[in-house]
Amino acid sequence: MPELPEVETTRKGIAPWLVHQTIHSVIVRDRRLRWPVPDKIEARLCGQTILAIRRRGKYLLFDTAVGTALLHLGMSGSVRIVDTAEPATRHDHLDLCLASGKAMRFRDPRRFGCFLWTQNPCSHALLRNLGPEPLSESFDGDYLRGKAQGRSLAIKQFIMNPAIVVGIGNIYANESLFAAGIHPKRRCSFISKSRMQSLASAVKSVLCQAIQAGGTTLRDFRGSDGKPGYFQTRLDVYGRGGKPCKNCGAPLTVVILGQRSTYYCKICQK
DNA sequence: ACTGGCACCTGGGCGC
DNA sequence: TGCGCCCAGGTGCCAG
Repeated sequence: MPELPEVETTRKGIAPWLVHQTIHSVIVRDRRLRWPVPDKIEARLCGQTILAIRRRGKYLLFDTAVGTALLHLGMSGSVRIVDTAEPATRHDHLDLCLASGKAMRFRDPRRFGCFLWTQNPCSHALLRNLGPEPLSESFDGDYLRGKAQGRSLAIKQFIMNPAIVVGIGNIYANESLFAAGIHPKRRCSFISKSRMQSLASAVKSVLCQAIQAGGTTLRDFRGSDGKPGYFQTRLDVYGRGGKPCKNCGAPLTVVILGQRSTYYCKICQK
Protein backbone atom coordinates (compact mmCIF):
# COMPACT_ATOMS: atom_id res chain seq x y z
CA MET A 1 0.00 0.00 0.00
CA PRO A 2 2.13 2.81 1.18
CA GLU A 3 5.07 4.32 -0.60
CA LEU A 4 6.92 7.40 0.57
CA PRO A 5 4.08 9.90 -0.07
CA GLU A 6 1.56 7.77 1.82
CA VAL A 7 3.95 7.33 4.76
CA GLU A 8 4.72 11.05 4.79
CA THR A 9 0.99 11.85 4.64
CA THR A 10 0.51 9.55 7.63
CA ARG A 11 3.38 11.16 9.53
CA LYS A 12 2.06 14.66 9.00
CA GLY A 13 -1.43 13.58 9.98
CA ILE A 14 -0.52 11.93 13.27
CA ALA A 15 2.32 14.18 14.46
CA PRO A 16 0.06 16.97 15.81
CA TRP A 17 -1.83 14.40 17.88
CA LEU A 18 1.20 12.55 19.23
CA VAL A 19 4.25 14.77 19.56
CA HIS A 20 4.82 16.00 23.14
CA GLN A 21 2.11 13.62 24.32
CA THR A 22 2.68 10.99 26.98
CA ILE A 23 1.96 7.34 26.25
CA HIS A 24 -0.51 6.06 28.80
CA SER A 25 -0.67 2.46 27.64
CA VAL A 26 0.09 0.23 24.67
CA ILE A 27 -2.38 -2.41 23.58
CA VAL A 28 -1.04 -5.17 21.35
CA ARG A 29 -3.84 -7.41 20.08
CA ASP A 30 -1.77 -9.46 17.67
CA ARG A 31 2.00 -9.71 17.90
CA ARG A 32 2.27 -11.68 14.66
CA LEU A 33 3.44 -8.99 12.27
CA ARG A 34 6.31 -9.49 9.84
CA TRP A 35 8.49 -9.84 12.92
CA PRO A 36 6.85 -10.47 16.26
CA VAL A 37 6.09 -7.30 18.19
CA PRO A 38 8.68 -7.44 21.03
CA ASP A 39 7.27 -8.50 24.40
CA LYS A 40 8.97 -5.62 26.15
CA ILE A 41 7.72 -2.84 23.90
CA GLU A 42 4.74 -1.97 26.12
CA ALA A 43 7.00 -1.52 29.16
CA ARG A 44 9.50 0.52 27.15
CA LEU A 45 6.86 2.91 25.80
CA CYS A 46 4.51 3.34 28.75
CA GLY A 47 5.03 6.63 30.50
CA GLN A 48 7.31 7.96 27.77
CA THR A 49 6.72 11.20 25.95
CA ILE A 50 6.91 11.16 22.17
CA LEU A 51 9.57 13.71 21.35
CA ALA A 52 9.29 13.57 17.56
CA ILE A 53 7.95 11.45 14.73
CA ARG A 54 10.42 11.11 11.90
CA ARG A 55 10.32 9.26 8.61
CA ARG A 56 13.20 7.32 7.07
CA GLY A 57 12.20 5.86 3.73
CA LYS A 58 8.95 4.06 4.47
CA TYR A 59 9.66 3.69 8.19
CA LEU A 60 8.11 5.91 10.84
CA LEU A 61 10.29 6.57 13.87
CA PHE A 62 8.72 7.47 17.21
CA ASP A 63 11.44 9.02 19.33
CA THR A 64 11.36 8.92 23.11
CA ALA A 65 14.01 9.72 25.70
CA VAL A 66 14.86 6.03 26.13
CA GLY A 67 14.69 4.72 22.56
CA THR A 68 12.76 4.71 19.32
CA ALA A 69 9.81 2.67 18.10
CA LEU A 70 9.93 1.74 14.40
CA LEU A 71 6.71 1.33 12.45
CA HIS A 72 6.50 0.03 8.88
CA LEU A 73 3.13 -0.15 7.15
CA GLY A 74 4.02 -3.03 4.83
CA MET A 75 1.60 -3.46 1.93
CA SER A 76 -1.69 -2.95 3.71
CA GLY A 77 -0.95 -1.05 6.90
CA SER A 78 -2.57 2.20 7.96
CA VAL A 79 -2.74 4.33 11.06
CA ARG A 80 -5.59 6.41 12.45
CA ILE A 81 -6.21 8.64 15.41
CA VAL A 82 -9.20 7.36 17.39
CA ASP A 83 -10.82 7.87 20.75
CA THR A 84 -9.43 5.20 23.06
CA ALA A 85 -12.96 4.01 23.73
CA GLU A 86 -13.70 3.29 20.08
CA PRO A 87 -13.99 -0.49 19.69
CA ALA A 88 -11.21 -2.12 17.71
CA THR A 89 -12.14 -4.11 14.63
CA ARG A 90 -10.49 -7.02 12.86
CA HIS A 91 -6.85 -6.31 11.93
CA ASP A 92 -6.48 -3.46 14.42
CA HIS A 93 -3.29 -4.95 15.82
CA LEU A 94 -2.11 -2.25 18.17
CA ASP A 95 -3.00 1.01 19.89
CA LEU A 96 -0.70 3.63 21.34
CA CYS A 97 -2.98 5.16 23.95
CA LEU A 98 -2.24 8.69 25.07
CA ALA A 99 -2.98 10.43 28.32
CA SER A 100 -5.19 12.76 26.24
CA GLY A 101 -7.75 10.00 25.64
CA LYS A 102 -6.79 9.66 21.98
CA ALA A 103 -5.00 6.66 20.55
CA MET A 104 -2.95 5.90 17.47
CA ARG A 105 -4.45 2.71 16.05
CA PHE A 106 -2.46 0.54 13.63
CA ARG A 107 -4.39 -1.69 11.26
CA ASP A 108 -2.73 -4.13 8.85
CA PRO A 109 -4.78 -6.91 7.25
CA ARG A 110 -1.85 -8.64 5.58
CA ARG A 111 0.50 -8.24 8.56
CA PHE A 112 3.52 -7.39 6.40
CA GLY A 113 4.15 -4.37 8.57
CA CYS A 114 6.24 -4.29 11.74
CA PHE A 115 6.49 -2.49 15.07
CA LEU A 116 9.92 -2.75 16.67
CA TRP A 117 12.03 -1.13 19.35
CA THR A 118 15.58 0.16 19.04
CA GLN A 119 17.96 2.15 21.22
CA ASN A 120 19.79 3.47 18.21
CA PRO A 121 17.88 3.76 14.92
CA CYS A 122 20.98 4.67 12.89
CA SER A 123 22.58 1.31 13.55
CA HIS A 124 19.41 -0.78 13.35
CA ALA A 125 19.67 -3.59 10.79
CA LEU A 126 16.57 -2.41 8.94
CA LEU A 127 17.78 1.18 8.62
CA ARG A 128 21.55 1.20 8.43
CA ASN A 129 21.86 0.08 4.81
CA LEU A 130 19.20 2.39 3.40
CA GLY A 131 20.11 4.70 0.53
CA PRO A 132 19.51 8.45 0.52
CA GLU A 133 16.15 10.13 0.74
CA PRO A 134 14.92 10.93 -2.77
CA LEU A 135 13.94 14.46 -1.75
CA SER A 136 17.40 15.23 -0.38
CA GLU A 137 20.13 17.19 -2.14
CA SER A 138 22.40 14.17 -2.32
CA PHE A 139 19.98 12.33 -4.59
CA ASP A 140 20.79 13.42 -8.13
CA GLY A 141 21.92 12.18 -11.53
CA ASP A 142 25.56 11.88 -10.52
CA TYR A 143 24.65 9.72 -7.56
CA LEU A 144 22.46 7.41 -9.66
CA ARG A 145 25.09 7.14 -12.39
CA GLY A 146 27.74 6.19 -9.87
CA LYS A 147 25.60 3.55 -8.23
CA ALA A 148 24.55 2.09 -11.58
CA GLN A 149 28.13 1.48 -12.71
CA GLY A 150 28.77 -2.16 -13.46
CA ARG A 151 25.24 -3.29 -12.69
CA SER A 152 23.11 -5.15 -15.17
CA LEU A 153 19.62 -4.89 -13.81
CA ALA A 154 16.74 -2.91 -15.26
CA ILE A 155 16.41 0.73 -14.24
CA LYS A 156 13.00 0.15 -12.69
CA GLN A 157 14.30 -2.51 -10.32
CA PHE A 158 17.34 -0.35 -9.65
CA ILE A 159 15.31 2.64 -8.41
CA MET A 160 12.99 0.39 -6.41
CA ASN A 161 15.97 -0.93 -4.43
CA PRO A 162 15.96 0.80 -1.02
CA ALA A 163 19.73 0.43 -0.75
CA ILE A 164 19.98 2.73 -3.79
CA VAL A 165 17.25 5.19 -2.86
CA VAL A 166 14.44 4.82 -0.35
CA GLY A 167 10.71 5.28 -0.71
CA ILE A 168 10.09 4.48 -4.37
CA GLY A 169 7.61 1.63 -4.75
CA ASN A 170 5.84 0.25 -7.76
CA ILE A 171 3.48 3.14 -8.45
CA TYR A 172 6.03 5.92 -8.28
CA ALA A 173 8.72 3.94 -10.10
CA ASN A 174 6.34 3.57 -13.05
CA GLU A 175 5.28 7.21 -12.91
CA SER A 176 8.81 8.59 -12.58
CA LEU A 177 10.15 6.56 -15.51
CA PHE A 178 7.30 7.77 -17.70
CA ALA A 179 7.92 11.36 -16.67
CA ALA A 180 11.62 10.96 -17.50
CA GLY A 181 10.96 9.17 -20.82
CA ILE A 182 13.04 6.14 -19.80
CA HIS A 183 12.07 2.58 -20.67
CA PRO A 184 11.65 0.58 -17.44
CA LYS A 185 13.65 -2.37 -18.79
CA ARG A 186 16.68 -0.35 -19.83
CA ARG A 187 19.88 -1.54 -18.18
CA CYS A 188 20.71 0.99 -15.48
CA SER A 189 24.38 1.16 -16.43
CA PHE A 190 23.50 2.18 -20.02
CA ILE A 191 21.71 5.39 -19.02
CA SER A 192 23.59 8.64 -19.56
CA LYS A 193 24.28 11.10 -16.81
CA SER A 194 21.88 13.66 -18.22
CA ARG A 195 19.06 11.14 -18.47
CA MET A 196 19.81 10.04 -14.90
CA GLN A 197 19.49 13.68 -13.92
CA SER A 198 16.09 13.79 -15.64
CA LEU A 199 15.10 10.70 -13.70
CA ALA A 200 16.18 12.13 -10.35
CA SER A 201 14.22 15.30 -11.11
CA ALA A 202 11.19 13.28 -12.17
CA VAL A 203 11.29 11.24 -8.95
CA LYS A 204 11.39 14.40 -6.84
CA SER A 205 8.61 16.03 -8.80
CA VAL A 206 6.30 13.00 -8.75
CA LEU A 207 6.83 12.39 -5.03
CA CYS A 208 6.28 16.05 -4.13
CA GLN A 209 3.08 16.21 -6.12
CA ALA A 210 1.84 12.99 -4.53
CA ILE A 211 2.59 14.29 -1.04
CA GLN A 212 0.69 17.47 -1.85
CA ALA A 213 -2.25 15.35 -3.00
CA GLY A 214 -2.24 13.34 0.23
CA GLY A 215 -0.91 10.17 -1.42
CA THR A 216 -2.50 7.65 -3.75
CA THR A 217 -5.62 5.71 -2.74
CA LEU A 218 -6.03 2.72 -5.04
CA ARG A 219 -8.19 0.60 -2.82
CA ASP A 220 -7.94 1.34 0.83
CA PHE A 221 -5.24 3.84 1.72
CA ARG A 222 -6.54 6.45 4.13
CA GLY A 223 -4.73 9.31 5.76
CA SER A 224 -4.77 9.34 9.55
CA ASP A 225 -7.95 11.44 9.41
CA GLY A 226 -9.70 8.71 7.42
CA LYS A 227 -9.69 10.67 4.18
CA PRO A 228 -8.30 9.14 0.98
CA GLY A 229 -5.47 10.63 -1.04
CA TYR A 230 -6.29 11.76 -4.52
CA PHE A 231 -3.06 11.40 -6.48
CA GLN A 232 -4.58 8.37 -8.25
CA THR A 233 -6.50 10.81 -10.45
CA ARG A 234 -3.16 12.11 -11.71
CA LEU A 235 -1.45 8.80 -12.46
CA ASP A 236 -0.16 8.80 -16.03
CA VAL A 237 0.68 5.11 -16.47
CA TYR A 238 0.18 3.02 -13.33
CA GLY A 239 -2.88 0.80 -13.71
CA ARG A 240 -3.56 2.12 -17.23
CA GLY A 241 -2.47 -0.81 -19.40
CA GLY A 242 -4.05 -0.62 -22.87
CA LYS A 243 -5.32 2.89 -22.27
CA PRO A 244 -3.97 5.79 -24.34
CA CYS A 245 -0.69 7.43 -23.39
CA LYS A 246 -1.44 10.91 -22.11
CA ASN A 247 1.47 12.19 -24.16
CA CYS A 248 1.16 10.48 -27.57
CA GLY A 249 -2.11 8.54 -27.46
CA ALA A 250 -0.59 5.12 -28.17
CA PRO A 251 -1.91 2.29 -25.97
CA LEU A 252 0.20 1.76 -22.86
CA THR A 253 2.05 -1.54 -22.46
CA VAL A 254 1.96 -3.77 -19.37
CA VAL A 255 4.65 -6.32 -18.62
CA ILE A 256 5.84 -8.12 -15.50
CA LEU A 257 9.31 -7.07 -14.41
CA GLY A 258 10.77 -8.48 -11.22
CA GLN A 259 7.34 -9.93 -10.37
CA ARG A 260 5.77 -6.46 -10.41
CA SER A 261 3.35 -5.05 -12.95
CA THR A 262 5.12 -2.50 -15.09
CA TYR A 263 3.35 0.10 -17.23
CA TYR A 264 4.97 2.20 -19.90
CA CYS A 265 4.59 3.81 -23.29
CA LYS A 266 6.75 2.13 -25.90
CA ILE A 267 6.73 5.31 -28.02
CA CYS A 268 7.60 7.85 -25.33
CA GLN A 269 9.97 5.77 -23.21
CA LYS A 270 13.31 4.70 -24.67
C1' DA B 1 28.87 -8.54 -5.01
C1' DC B 2 24.77 -8.86 -7.87
C1' DT B 3 20.57 -11.00 -9.38
C1' DG B 4 16.33 -13.43 -9.56
C1' DG B 5 12.93 -15.77 -7.17
C1' DC B 6 10.38 -16.94 -3.03
C1' DA B 7 8.31 -16.05 1.12
C1' DC B 8 5.27 -13.85 4.42
C1' DC B 9 -0.55 -12.85 4.69
C1' DT B 10 -5.45 -11.36 3.75
C1' DG B 11 -8.98 -9.66 0.82
C1' DG B 12 -11.09 -7.98 -3.42
C1' DG B 13 -12.43 -8.77 -8.05
C1' DC B 14 -13.17 -11.64 -11.78
C1' DG B 15 -14.70 -15.71 -14.65
C1' DC B 16 -17.15 -19.85 -14.63
C1' DT C 1 -24.45 -17.32 -4.80
C1' DG C 2 -20.20 -19.81 -4.53
C1' DC C 3 -15.68 -21.36 -5.63
C1' DG C 4 -11.18 -21.01 -7.33
C1' DC C 5 -7.90 -18.26 -9.26
C1' DC C 6 -5.17 -14.11 -9.81
C1' DC C 7 -3.71 -9.82 -8.26
C1' DA C 8 -2.18 -6.22 -4.85
C1' DG C 9 0.93 -0.10 -2.76
C1' DG C 10 6.93 -4.13 0.42
C1' DT C 11 11.14 -6.16 1.28
C1' DG C 12 14.24 -9.60 3.76
C1' DC C 13 16.37 -13.70 2.69
C1' DC C 14 18.10 -17.55 0.01
C1' DA C 15 20.60 -19.95 -3.60
C1' DG C 16 23.19 -19.59 -7.69
